[in-house]
Amino acid sequence: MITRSRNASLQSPTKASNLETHKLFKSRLGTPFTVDAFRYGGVEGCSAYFLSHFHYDHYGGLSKGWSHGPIYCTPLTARLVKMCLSVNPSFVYPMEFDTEHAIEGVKVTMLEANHCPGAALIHFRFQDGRCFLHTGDFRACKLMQTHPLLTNQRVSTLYLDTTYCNPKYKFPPKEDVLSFVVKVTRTSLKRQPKTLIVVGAYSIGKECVYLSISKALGVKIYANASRRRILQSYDWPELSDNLCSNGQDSPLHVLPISSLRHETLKQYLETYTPQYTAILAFRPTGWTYSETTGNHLDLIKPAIKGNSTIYGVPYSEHSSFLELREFVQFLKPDKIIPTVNVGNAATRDKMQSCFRQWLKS
DNA sequence: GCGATCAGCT
DNA sequence: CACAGCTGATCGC
Repeated sequence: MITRSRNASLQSPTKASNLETHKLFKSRLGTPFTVDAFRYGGVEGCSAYFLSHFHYDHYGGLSKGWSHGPIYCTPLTARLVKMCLSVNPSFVYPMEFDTEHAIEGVKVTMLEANHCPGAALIHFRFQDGRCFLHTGDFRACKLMQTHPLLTNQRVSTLYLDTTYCNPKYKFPPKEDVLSFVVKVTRTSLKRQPKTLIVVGAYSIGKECVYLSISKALGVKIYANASRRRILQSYDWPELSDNLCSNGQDSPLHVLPISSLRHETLKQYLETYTPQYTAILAFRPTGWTYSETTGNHLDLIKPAIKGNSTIYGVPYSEHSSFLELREFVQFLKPDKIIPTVNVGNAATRDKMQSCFRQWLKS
């Protein structure tokens, strides 16, 4: 099995041969599968391409002219692939969650990854009985430990999202961060009722941050047309029923995370004068970690410049170090292949010794 | 002229 | 750092 690496150097043509360092798995039928490996054009001999979720660093290389082979993904990811990338629908094969599909003699199942909408863990059971689990990107949680496919049979190889595989990465449960965001919003509005609330987001992911504020305040969510088109494709009524298409109609706006800078926000605020006179923005990311704030949300200090306030909040859609450890100790795989932070040999070694420590019996 | 990709950046 | 992109330049049709 080939798995994509997030190492930027892999994108460089001069280092494309790094592809060879990845494991190429052949089933009994001699058919290699790949996961999130679209940026190499077609992979020689590959007959099934899997896509774990719809983020650029995973689907990169997929575009209108794709004809290298069938793409298997969840129904939501399939809609986005067709809608946003104009991939020929005849190449796209949606697979419902928790439903086993036989693909060239291999039984494949998509499991909820607790990452962005449509994201899947991909479980492969080969004809010789061996199981592989590819996590794509995921945030490990207790519910995963109850899934029949993960409790009843051993996993021989785990392809693991190791984004935060370092003890320094700590962050609270998502729910705690959502409560904090709602609390800060309420306090700000009490002090300054004419505050425009902004949540930063990439294309997909972090929806619960603005949905929580929307519910708590009873206000709609404003997003521009291109984002609304994507959000409306989710089949998530709670979300789509609360969108609005005019910025004046709600004090809650979703903006690209790249626009969460004081200068940009103040400009944005000016387009809503005199309706709003201050702006409060949340930047949700797992990188908002620190020894002190890791478990103490109330210690988070916003960046304030005049009437613009920006809170970095540790809302993560990847596993923390401790969540990763718990998942691996639960699964007890024979072998672990990290898929993130693999560009550096020292980091790779560190992760492997970490895994050995975790699985020491 | 346009979509796709790349280097550089955050 | 790099979450998951974005911007502007360049390439290929």
